[in-house]
Amino acid sequence: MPTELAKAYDPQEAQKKWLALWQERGYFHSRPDQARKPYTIVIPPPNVTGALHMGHALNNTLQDVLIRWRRMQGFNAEWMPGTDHAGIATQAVVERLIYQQEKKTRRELGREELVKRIWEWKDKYEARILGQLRQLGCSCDWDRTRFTLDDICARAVRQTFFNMFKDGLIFRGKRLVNWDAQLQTSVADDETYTEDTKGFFWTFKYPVKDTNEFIRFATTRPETMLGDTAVCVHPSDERYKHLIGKMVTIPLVNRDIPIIADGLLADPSLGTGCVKVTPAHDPNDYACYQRHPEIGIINILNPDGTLNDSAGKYQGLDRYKARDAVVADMEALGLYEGKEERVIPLKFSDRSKTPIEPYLSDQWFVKMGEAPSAACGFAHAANDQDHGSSSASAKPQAARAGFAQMAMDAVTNGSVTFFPERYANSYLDWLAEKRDWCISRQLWWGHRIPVWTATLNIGGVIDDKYWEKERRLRESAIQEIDEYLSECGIHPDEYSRRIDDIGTFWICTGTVRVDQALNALVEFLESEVFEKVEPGKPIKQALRKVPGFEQATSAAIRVQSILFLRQDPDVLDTWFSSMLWPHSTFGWPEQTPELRYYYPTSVLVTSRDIITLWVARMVIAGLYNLNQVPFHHVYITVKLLDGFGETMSKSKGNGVDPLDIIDRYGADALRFLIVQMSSETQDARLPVANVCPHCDTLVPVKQEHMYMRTRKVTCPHCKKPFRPGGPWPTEDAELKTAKQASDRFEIGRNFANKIWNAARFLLLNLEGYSPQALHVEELPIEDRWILSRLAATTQTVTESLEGYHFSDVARTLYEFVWSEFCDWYLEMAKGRLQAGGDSAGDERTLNVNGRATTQRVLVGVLDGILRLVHPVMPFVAESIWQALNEAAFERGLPAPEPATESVVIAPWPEYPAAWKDAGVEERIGKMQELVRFVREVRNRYSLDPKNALELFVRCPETTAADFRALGQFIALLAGVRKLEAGPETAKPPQAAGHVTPAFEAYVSLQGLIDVAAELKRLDKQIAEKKKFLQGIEAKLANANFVQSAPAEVVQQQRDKAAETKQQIAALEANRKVLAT
RNA sequence: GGGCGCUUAGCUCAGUUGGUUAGAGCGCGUGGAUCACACCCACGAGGUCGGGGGUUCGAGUCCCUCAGCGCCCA
Repeated sequence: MPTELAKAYDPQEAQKKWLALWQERGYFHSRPDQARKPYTIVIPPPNVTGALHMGHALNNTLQDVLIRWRRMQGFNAEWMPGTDHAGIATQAVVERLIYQQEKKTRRELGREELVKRIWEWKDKYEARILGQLRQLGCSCDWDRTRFTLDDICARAVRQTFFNMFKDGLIFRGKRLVNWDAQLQTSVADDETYTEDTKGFFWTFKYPVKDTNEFIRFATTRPETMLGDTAVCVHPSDERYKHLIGKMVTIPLVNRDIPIIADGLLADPSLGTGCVKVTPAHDPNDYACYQRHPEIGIINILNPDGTLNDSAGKYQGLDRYKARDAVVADMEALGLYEGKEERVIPLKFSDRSKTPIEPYLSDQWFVKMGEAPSAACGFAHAANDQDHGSSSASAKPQAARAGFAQMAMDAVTNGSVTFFPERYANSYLDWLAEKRDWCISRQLWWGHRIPVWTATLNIGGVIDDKYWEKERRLRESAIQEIDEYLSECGIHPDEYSRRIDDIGTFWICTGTVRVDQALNALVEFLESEVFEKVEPGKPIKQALRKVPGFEQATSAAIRVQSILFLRQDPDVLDTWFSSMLWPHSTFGWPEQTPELRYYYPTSVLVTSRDIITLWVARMVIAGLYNLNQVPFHHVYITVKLLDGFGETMSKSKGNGVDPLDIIDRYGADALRFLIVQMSSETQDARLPVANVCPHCDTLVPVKQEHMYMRTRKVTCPHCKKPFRPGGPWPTEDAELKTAKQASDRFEIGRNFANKIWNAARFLLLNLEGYSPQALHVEELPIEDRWILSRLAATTQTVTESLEGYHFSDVARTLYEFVWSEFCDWYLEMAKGRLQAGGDSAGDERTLNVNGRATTQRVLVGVLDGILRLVHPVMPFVAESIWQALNEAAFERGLPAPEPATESVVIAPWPEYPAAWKDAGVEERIGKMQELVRFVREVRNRYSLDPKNALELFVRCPETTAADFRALGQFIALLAGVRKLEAGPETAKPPQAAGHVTPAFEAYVSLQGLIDVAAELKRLDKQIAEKKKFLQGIEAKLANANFVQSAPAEVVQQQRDKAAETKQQIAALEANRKVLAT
């Protein structure tokens, strides 16, 4: 029994139903299976700070399209889902929330409690985000869901860090970092933004010692004067040449600093040509210091932005208060020369929105440029014997090249390919700088750095014996740590030690067990020993007072007696765990079956702004840990912008929430539009509208609405006021706030409904359907035409997917389903469905023009459409697939087969290339042109649709035969009651005509025609044709053209000219008949 | 400052290696409750392809230049 579908597609119902079914059947779960080829994608893990936005929807839709398509192609498709802990972003959000609700800072709350609260937050938002991905239809392998901070990922992070530490690729360094004084952490360059800010340019002067001269300089940050270690001029600057080498005194701290020459720092054409040098608080000055290390470096800031004891009497003052004080004091000393207002590009922290301070601090870095020392190599990769022969050659190369180089090589040698390829440039350019990567973050939320620091605790003055003492202490410390850990049952391979030249001692812990042992040690000492330490006395003395100490044999106590041991409080940059994602999720460093089978992954789908931050680092980590790139392809998505070309964002109030769109238009609609917008350009615009909360009208968002600049908008339809969407902090009781949407999504909704209705029509006409193989060559022309189109469409869609041309996929499907299948083929099929002739089962009287054949072709084509559409619009495809399974379980082209129980696991279609038939397409094309002509005439003369017309076509006999064969369709589609076609067909006296290269057609308009209007139209057409002919003739008269252009192009033009002349003649003849 | 994009109909976008008279959807106009669909059907109007220069028999397409917009890196 045919299933009757509802009159319109209901996306909500479909989503609910099929999500549950797919999940229950486990279609998305994958297991390693050596008999099948894997196709693997790891999700770029969304971070747990918030909800899914359009960027996620876009990115994940495309991944789902690929995964669903490859699954249908028979690949063992694995889409690994998960979320990212997003260190600073998440901590900042939760800290802000706790402060709002409880007025407590993180320090008041304590590390443990804060981390606990963030985990609670994470659990909530992870569930929300994963749920939203499901709503979108993402066919992820949910059973494998990972989190960048879970135990599996943590193990990979620890192992990688440990290996890099051992290999000398991680080092401790003093660097200028972007310091966020509010959050008290360093932030990465990409976590800052620069904004033009109003400020001042102050001019001061210093007296030059042993002269009567002053040297003048300007600054935007007067307080940094306290940290100046030099004054710098250009070496060729005549004004100052005689002063180079002399000293000046900073009066406020009474410090003498030299005047130096540095051609890179000082620009003689700017201001006074002289600049102050503050190495610890300015990147350019720091670079200068590296060229002139003798000037020294002085840090004047505390982590909280107040001044430290290097600032003398300004100690403790906030940096901005100190700025005022410094200016005032310099003025009092007569050394202040004035200030001017100026717009300064100022760096802000993206997290706290406060100005960044360049700040000198100790951080951990990963070496990007240098290769690791030859001694260590990449030995730990050697246990990876399952990853092909490439490892043998990759290893020494990587070892020589260093991280940046090996990541560059992966792209230049083709192991990793970017789509679109131009994005390889950003990747290569960035890596070429080989800048070391600062991986420590002064945060509590993240992977704790697995390094313990021990500082020598000599407890005496530094005298001549100091170094000798230190040497001995160092040796014994190393020995005693080893002994203690050995007593705890820990193998020396589980940790790695390093000592720097000023006596700091590091232990990198390769396993959690080592941390536990060291923690136990510290805990014991804190409770049993440190309490008894008297201030100012060496710990060793205090230890003597601990009962039983003298007898204690524990090496632990001896170790701590000379060391102050503590774990580095910092955590790792989130990207350090993200870069391992393609292999940590499969269990590395364990050699799991999953890792062996799914790695390397097939493609990474991501956005261009993290090509450097993430993509490059994943390549590095993959090569380092496994000697294999993490993915073969990188597809960079477009960026969605609003209708004005601006980035969508919450703070602007121009964003669209994908869940609102799913509610309003359905997930299929959202997905279709996303696929359609995914072209090769770098961005795509989506005009956004406010949805009137009273009448549901879409009111376009204007720029003046953004950033909460407009509080009230009046709906042009219902005239009621509402508040446009925006980052409003509170609800407004009187003014409802609009949700946002975009009418663009109607395209997808309408398309889903169109497919639905085509299927509905078909199902209403399947009475008596019987599956049977079709012989294409026996089918009538309209069937061969739709099969030709189906074969071509399938090929185009497949090739477009292979090349990541998503937009072409959408366009090709839309065009085929709507214009070809629905507008033409279904209309033609209607007549045949009414006909009898070949009722089911009677093969001998089979009439290919009859109902049964038509049903088979229709069902077969629809079956193909559903498969092709499924990766893009899975819900509507599944809805119809299920209905079709009830009505026509055995179907398909050319021979029917039992259908799969779900379209999700249906094979991807592939049709014989021979079905593509240019001749058939051309012949149907002529019929379409003929039909369109009649329709146009009917419209032009406002003829009643019920008034059937008489049509005369003069054309070669072969064309005439086609038209006669298609006569019933022409009659139906054009509203024609009489059709005459042939080489000798006469023009009716009063007629509207249409002249094409293939035929001349006339619709008799006896008594209906407006002769004057028709003449005018003919004149216009003749003029157009003549102009066109002139163009061609000019071309052909050009000797250059005839000689240089390819012969076929010249011939083409000659044919064209002849045709056009003929057409003009026909039109003129027609005009003559009309005029008389 | 360096790099990468973009500029085609009112809007959002297609437009292959240069080769018929530059296309689609939305919007607009006209007509249409026809037994799949008004989330529809039919037809139409609408473009000197950002400006200028060049290469070529021929340029929306290639080159140069200018302008505007956007992104990335300094």
